[in-house]
Amino acid sequence: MAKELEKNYNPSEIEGRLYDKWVNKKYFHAEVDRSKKPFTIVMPPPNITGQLHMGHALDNTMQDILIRFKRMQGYNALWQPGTDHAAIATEVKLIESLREKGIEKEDLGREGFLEKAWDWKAEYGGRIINQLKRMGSSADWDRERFTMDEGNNKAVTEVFCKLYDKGYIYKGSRIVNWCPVCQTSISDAEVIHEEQQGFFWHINYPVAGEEGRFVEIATTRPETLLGDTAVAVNPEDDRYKSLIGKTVILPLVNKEIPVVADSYVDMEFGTGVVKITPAHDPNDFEVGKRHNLEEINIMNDDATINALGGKYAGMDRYEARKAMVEELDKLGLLVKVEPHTHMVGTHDRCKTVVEPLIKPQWFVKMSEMAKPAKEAVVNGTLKLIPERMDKTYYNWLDNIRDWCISRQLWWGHRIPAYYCQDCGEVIVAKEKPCNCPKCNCTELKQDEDTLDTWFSSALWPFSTLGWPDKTEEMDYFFPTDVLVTGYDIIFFWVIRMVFSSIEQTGQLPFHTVLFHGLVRDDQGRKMSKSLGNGIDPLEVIDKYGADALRFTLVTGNAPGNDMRFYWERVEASRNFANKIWNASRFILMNIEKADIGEVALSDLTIADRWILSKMNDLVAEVTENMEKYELGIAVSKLYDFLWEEFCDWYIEMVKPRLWNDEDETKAAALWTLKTVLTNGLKLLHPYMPFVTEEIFVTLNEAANAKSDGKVYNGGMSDIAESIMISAWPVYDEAYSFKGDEDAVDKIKEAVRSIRNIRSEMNVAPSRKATVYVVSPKDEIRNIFAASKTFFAMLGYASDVIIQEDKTGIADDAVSVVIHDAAIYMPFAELVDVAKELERLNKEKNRLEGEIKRASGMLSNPKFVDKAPAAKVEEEKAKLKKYTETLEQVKERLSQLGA
RNA sequence: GGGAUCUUAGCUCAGCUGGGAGAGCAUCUGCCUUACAAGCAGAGGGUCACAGGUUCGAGCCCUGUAGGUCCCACCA
Repeated sequence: MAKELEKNYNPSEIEGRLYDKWVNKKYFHAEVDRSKKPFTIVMPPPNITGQLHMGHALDNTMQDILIRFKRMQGYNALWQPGTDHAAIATEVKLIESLREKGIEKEDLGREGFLEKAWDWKAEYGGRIINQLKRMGSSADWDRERFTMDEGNNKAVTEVFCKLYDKGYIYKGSRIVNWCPVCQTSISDAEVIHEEQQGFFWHINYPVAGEEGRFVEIATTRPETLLGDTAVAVNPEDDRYKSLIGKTVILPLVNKEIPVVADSYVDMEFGTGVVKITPAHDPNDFEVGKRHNLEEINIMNDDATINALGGKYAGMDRYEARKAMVEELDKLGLLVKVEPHTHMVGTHDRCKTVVEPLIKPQWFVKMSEMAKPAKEAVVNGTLKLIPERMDKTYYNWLDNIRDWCISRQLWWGHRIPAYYCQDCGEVIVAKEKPCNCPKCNCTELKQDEDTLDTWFSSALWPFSTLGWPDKTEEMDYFFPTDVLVTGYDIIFFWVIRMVFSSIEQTGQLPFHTVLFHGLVRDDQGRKMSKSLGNGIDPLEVIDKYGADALRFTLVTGNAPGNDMRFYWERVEASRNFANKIWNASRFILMNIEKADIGEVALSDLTIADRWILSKMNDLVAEVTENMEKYELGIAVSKLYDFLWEEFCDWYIEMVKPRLWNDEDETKAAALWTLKTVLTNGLKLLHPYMPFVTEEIFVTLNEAANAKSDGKVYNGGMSDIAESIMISAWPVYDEAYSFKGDEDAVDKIKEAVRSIRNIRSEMNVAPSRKATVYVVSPKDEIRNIFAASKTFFAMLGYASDVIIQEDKTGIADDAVSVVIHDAAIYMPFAELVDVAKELERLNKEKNRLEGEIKRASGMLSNPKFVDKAPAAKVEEEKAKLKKYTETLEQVKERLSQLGA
């Protein structure tokens, strides 16, 4: 005896139980199995400090859909999960939390701090994983990895050493983006350019030896004046040609600096004279190199002015700015101050304005590795979805600069470089050497810096599979298949994985990247902590269930587009789950009460063949859409089919057969219900894993005892202990019944017309009447006569009479004309001839319009010549149908005396 | 400055390679019909931003215009 389903679907009771079952049964686990084809997705590792947000929810839902789909298709599906140490994010958070306890990072020392970091990881690292599990994610948790676990450390060191040996990693003193708050260098990708309101300060620099002569410069950062080592003009600029080669007096510092000529200077902008501060501006740095200018760093790491700043030493950069501007004003050198909006680089983590500084840092040379990475997309071996991402990808690679990978942080992979304390030799090696190969000294110190967190993430698709060791997993599951991620990390992560994988393994890390957009709030704003507008996915799950959340996130949205989150949409998704639940309840209740036994194709009715045929097409379409990663399109087709065709039409049609034990087609109806439901559940399972599993198991328990267990496609058994390991349905030509589809369409058309008219005429549902179907054509009458379907749809019909002509039907009966048939309902006292005429005339006008359109097209020789033959035929058929229907309408009009 | 993208029903969005405008929500009208009121049946509502062009045919392709969003970029 199968258990009964509750009246409403209650996800909270079910989800945990089913998830535990799946985990215990090891359904998520994949082992190398050369008899099966692998399908692999590597999960973008969430930060250990992170909490599940809508972005994760969307990302993981899409991956889970794909992995469940492929698993059911018979692939050996591996979804490789793990977490990211998130160097800077974790370190900053940890520092904050320590500070609350009055502890500074330095108090603990490197070892002590790292200990705390690992404690932190132990405490929070599991949290996000547990949250992902609540989404229903079927990742192989047995294979969970961490970017700083032993294997990943090995991969990182391996790659660093190889790139160093090849000359692709080098250390250099260059101008880098420095975050004064986080106290570390950051990469270009981590700098966000924000428009800010600032000022343009115009300052006069006196020309040396020419009393009363000045050059006017304009700057947005007057405090950097302390580090000026030249002023520059454009060599073509007639205004300033006479200055070139002279010197000017740097105000406040009273130092002579040269006037140099450099084409970098834009004559049109500002005053046409630029102060050059090589140590604090990337452009000036380049100019400085060209003219051999001194680089004077005037700032400390926290962006206060250093000892070189004289009386400004110790001031914060903005304090100094203010003080210096005041001083210049006093000296009469401040010409004017203009408001000026400009772009300012800020750190993406803390929003602090980045200070360009010259620092010795480690870089990855990008010019060579960028080439094959670009080529992969150009030649189509790497496919980006949506395609428009290609341009973004090219643009980044075409303009790529060397990647600054060293960070002045403790939490991360320490750079495997060692410095000889004696001779200064740099040794890069996997293991700390015992002595210096140059001077044999044993005093070797490891570089203090750690690596950019993305350096290890870049290796994730292969490091998680055991690389650099030659593992079975690497050989079998790699390259992975598809990467699912947000477009916001294409530069940080996607591109770096691509070039790293090509360089290290000689293969692409995946063949497809499926991008999704951002989940925004209901006003289209980014969800953020500071706005407090974030919606917690766990709250949504608690209220409506994981299936509803998943469904909401992938419905009605095109790849790569942002979407807005509405509670109403979740509710609609929950309603859909409930709809499926209740349809299943209905079917189960009926299966409980009867035997299905053996059902042959010949036992099926028109309605059965119709829904099976529709189902069959749906299988093909949904599968194709999913293969093309069109998840939203696939699921909306499923939704429409299950709700409208299956629930609203088929189930309603079939009810009288189920309620009548004498009906010889009852078993066929039950078999069809079970079959369509089972296949529908399977198609829906990747999207709504929980509700489909619960029903599937219950249904199988019931149906097992009641039927032969055959399902339509290829006789494959649908009796399985879990839907997630059952077989994905396949299209089967034997279940294509186009003729029956047409027949049912005819019935639906008639039913809709009758309902429409009754509603229009305000006929109370309780009011029964005889319905006459009149058609001169045998096959049409047969369609209506042969199936009780038609009856079923008309609970309010006291009788249905099908006949060849109008005999015995009152002239003034309410009527509706459909192609090839007319339907009459005698409602003597309700009939309003004027209204009836109005309706018929409206219909006549509509048909005449259609005929005009179709005949217009067909009489155009260019259309007939150039349009595809099928299209022309289609129009001809329509024209015929409309013309015939119009005749019927006209006839009816004349009956009414019009 | 370069690039991408959007503009479709009151709202939020679909609309795949060009072949008679769709969904959800909202609104209006009836229904507690023995799976579901988290439901059923019906209805209203759109010059597909604007202007040209290509085509037998354009929401879809091309050009331009207007407005919005986003990304990239070293104009001090």
